[in-house]
Amino acid sequence: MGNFEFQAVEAKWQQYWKEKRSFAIDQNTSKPKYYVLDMFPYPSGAGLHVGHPLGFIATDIVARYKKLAGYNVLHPMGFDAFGLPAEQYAIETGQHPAVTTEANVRTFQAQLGRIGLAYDPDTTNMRTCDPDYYKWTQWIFLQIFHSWYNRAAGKAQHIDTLIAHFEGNGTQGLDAQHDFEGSFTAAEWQSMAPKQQHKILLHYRIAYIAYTEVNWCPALGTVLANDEVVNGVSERGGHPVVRKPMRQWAFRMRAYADRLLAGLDQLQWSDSIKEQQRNWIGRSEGANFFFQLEGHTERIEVFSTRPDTIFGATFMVLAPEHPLLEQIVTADRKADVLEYTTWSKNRSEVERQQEKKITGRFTGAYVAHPFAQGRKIPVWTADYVLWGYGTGAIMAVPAGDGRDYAFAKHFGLEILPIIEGADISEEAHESKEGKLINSDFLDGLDVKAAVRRAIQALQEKGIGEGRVNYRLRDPNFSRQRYWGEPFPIVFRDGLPYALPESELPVLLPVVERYEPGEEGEGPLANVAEWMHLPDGSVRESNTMPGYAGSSWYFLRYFDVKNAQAFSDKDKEAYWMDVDLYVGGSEHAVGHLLYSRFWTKILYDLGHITHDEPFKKLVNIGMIQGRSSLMHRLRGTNTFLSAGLIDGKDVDAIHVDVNIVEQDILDLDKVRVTRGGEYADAEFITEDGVFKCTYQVEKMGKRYFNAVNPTDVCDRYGADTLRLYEMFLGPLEDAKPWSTHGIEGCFRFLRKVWNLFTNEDNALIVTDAVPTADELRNLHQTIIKIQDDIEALSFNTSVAQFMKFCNEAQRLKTVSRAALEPFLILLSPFAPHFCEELWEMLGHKASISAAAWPIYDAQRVAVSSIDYPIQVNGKLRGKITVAADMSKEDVEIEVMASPEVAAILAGATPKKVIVVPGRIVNLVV
RNA sequence: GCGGAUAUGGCGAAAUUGGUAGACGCGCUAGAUUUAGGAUCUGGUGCCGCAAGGCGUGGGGGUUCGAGUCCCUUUAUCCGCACCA
Repeated sequence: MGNFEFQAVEAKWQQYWKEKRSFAIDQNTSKPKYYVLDMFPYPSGAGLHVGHPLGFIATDIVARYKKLAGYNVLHPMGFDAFGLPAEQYAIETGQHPAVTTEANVRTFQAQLGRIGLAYDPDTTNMRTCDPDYYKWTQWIFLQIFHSWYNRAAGKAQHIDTLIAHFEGNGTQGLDAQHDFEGSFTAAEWQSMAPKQQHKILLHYRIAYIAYTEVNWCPALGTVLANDEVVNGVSERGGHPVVRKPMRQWAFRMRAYADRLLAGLDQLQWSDSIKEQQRNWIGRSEGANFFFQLEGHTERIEVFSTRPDTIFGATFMVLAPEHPLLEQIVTADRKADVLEYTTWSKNRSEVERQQEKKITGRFTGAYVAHPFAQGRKIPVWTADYVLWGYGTGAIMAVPAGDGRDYAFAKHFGLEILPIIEGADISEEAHESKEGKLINSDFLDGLDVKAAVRRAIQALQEKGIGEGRVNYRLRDPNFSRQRYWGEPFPIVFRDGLPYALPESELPVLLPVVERYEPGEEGEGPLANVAEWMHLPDGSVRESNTMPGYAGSSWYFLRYFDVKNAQAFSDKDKEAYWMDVDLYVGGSEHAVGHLLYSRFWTKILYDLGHITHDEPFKKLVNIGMIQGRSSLMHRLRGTNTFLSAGLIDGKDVDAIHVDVNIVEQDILDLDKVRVTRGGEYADAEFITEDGVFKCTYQVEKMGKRYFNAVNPTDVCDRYGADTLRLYEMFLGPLEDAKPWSTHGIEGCFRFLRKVWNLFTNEDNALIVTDAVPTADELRNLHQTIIKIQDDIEALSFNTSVAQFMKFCNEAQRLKTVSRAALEPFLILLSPFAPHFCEELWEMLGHKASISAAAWPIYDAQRVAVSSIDYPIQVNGKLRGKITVAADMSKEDVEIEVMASPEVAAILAGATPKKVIVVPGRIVNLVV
């Protein structure tokens, strides 16, 4: 029996690929391109565990396959290197984040290197924290700063076009995304001081400064984006988050809401991710309209998706932050309402989430119903109405909305039925079915028609119009942290100015300490010599958030060394968009939405030619850890094997899975782990061994269940690891890591080896002409593997390889013509192994330069085959047909077997159903 | 509450999209061989049954000659969003 020395072979070929630059991209654009990308990793201190490579291996297989199939393939891998954990670590240890990040990157590279991933070598050193890289992150920020969103044109444009508009027309005829209140003429604009003009422009720039209530996390000393806050606590660390007004950079992403929504339809993404983005954008159609306050000149503007229910409105609710409150509240209620609004504003997100009790106050004010003469509607304030959505005020229709209903019940307010036959004695009727009643001119209409009619009536009366609202908020783009990109911005007289592009990159200064500055400012605020420029201007002390560098990195990979631009436009036109993007679903709304947003801006501004970055997206399921638990008798230092704990009072303790095999704990090793914590413990065994129980949970350091891919490579080799990770199950499913079955993949490789070689590792392959059966085996495999890779169904590919191998063994295949193409098919999955055999077969060039075998359907066809015969759908035996039923127009004679004949009993079948290549069914 | 998904042997999972359910692997099992080991090879392995045969894709109903696949209904689990008017 031959032997495959995987350790030596793998090292050999990894070295070979590196030296020959086998997977460097080819800028020859005459070939069709294929861009396959992984979400680049954040190099954490824990290193990779076996869950990480899942997606990397999948893209590697696709990349190698596409190369064999004749594509010009780009398969890069850089690092998302700015971020919070490195900075937290720096605060704790004083080590500079650049140092730890560099060390972590090297660990990752070593681990990835072992797996034999075919990356373009120039990209593997790309890091978002490298000045050559973040120079362009800053540059892109400047482009965004220098632009405004022209709604009339439906795109972002350079700020100069806005200035031109102001010079010619003032604010007249402008349809822009902005937060400027007021208007001016061209003459007024021209007479303004530059500073005043600059100030106004700030209200139009897509990157703008806002003093907004933000998610402030005192423990982390920073502000977090909405998607970094989970259930009122920080996603990282789980610290409480409160609301605090702060000077922040933000983007007018809301301008892109419709395009971000519409763009989804063109993308081959999973329904779940598309749906998550749709929900996040939260488009809803309805109407904005006004209610006239009694005894005031002001009106209350509300947004409603159900303007048809206007006759069911029995009270109004303003958000506690609503500015009108102060004016309208009656004297006798003033103190009460003020107390309420103060209380509610100070409530943290956590409190709001946790105790959803119904609270609110009556303001004493009333509005007039616009259509029902003489109807007065009381105005309340309550915190179930959010200031940040719609107009911050609603008309409450308890009959049609559950929250309004609960509020009305709680405070004893009127509930007016408006849908015919709806039972509203217990709950609101929220369905959009039914006909309107008690609604004047809407009576008898169904909901859809009534909505249209109501909007029409509001418009005719001049008090409202149809309106689309979005849940999407403008994302915050500031962090009060050190380890991120500095802004290319300085302040003069309190106003922000862009630095010229010639001054990029704005380098991150080296600091000694990482504690926040005063008032929650970032650590950079403490670096006086950096903050203050000779001309008296002051730098921005914030840095950019983690998603800055990752929002455009896919545009850099095909031109990583470009010092003139973030990437060459011709190269971009050729390589973009990403044909296949693979990564975890945790980025469903964060990274994936920001990347789309940046791409659209760069597209609008003419810097790139694609306005969607990722054509096809596949979400890999998380590989979960299989934690091992040992059980300690409570209050003692005695541990019991799993079979002995029944009925005992025990504590389950995580134990490192690396010293447990098949749930059996290695007692010698456990005594020396964790600094000898268990050195003196007593372990009670059963049947001579100590058994652990297990549970499935997230893989990570803290559960002692992380498995290092390098350890697996040491033991089984990279090719086995690759095959096994793919064999584990569908890519997109979450699955626990278990090594049950890895032996099977290992054995499979050895079996393949033995197809080619004898006991002395000598080739036994001959030039014999392959038989029809051997060719059928091969061609069935070609088509299956091809289809599987296109569908990313790698688990079934591995199964097919094994099947081929079993069949070849059975057929005693030794023919080179049958075995060599198989090796090419296998090579994307087990590249080192296949390279080695390929070389042994006498090939001079790498197998990665071979051509994918061509499938020949003729080889799979058969001349005679048994078909099952069914009567009324029940299997009743077999018939042999001496013709290929997979072809059309084949006359077949059905020879009824005795049992079939007995069932038919002389009757002629009413119908004979022949499914080509499948089955014959007689219907009697 | 809303949205997305999933449910198939002892286990991980297949099923050409309506056509012989359980490919492939693990495990188990019988045998062969061996320098007797957790190695290798061969056969068996959905369940019940000695067998013929029957039953089987979370539960219930339906369409069809034929349903894991389509429709209705119900249950369970996972994920995402969550006072969004």
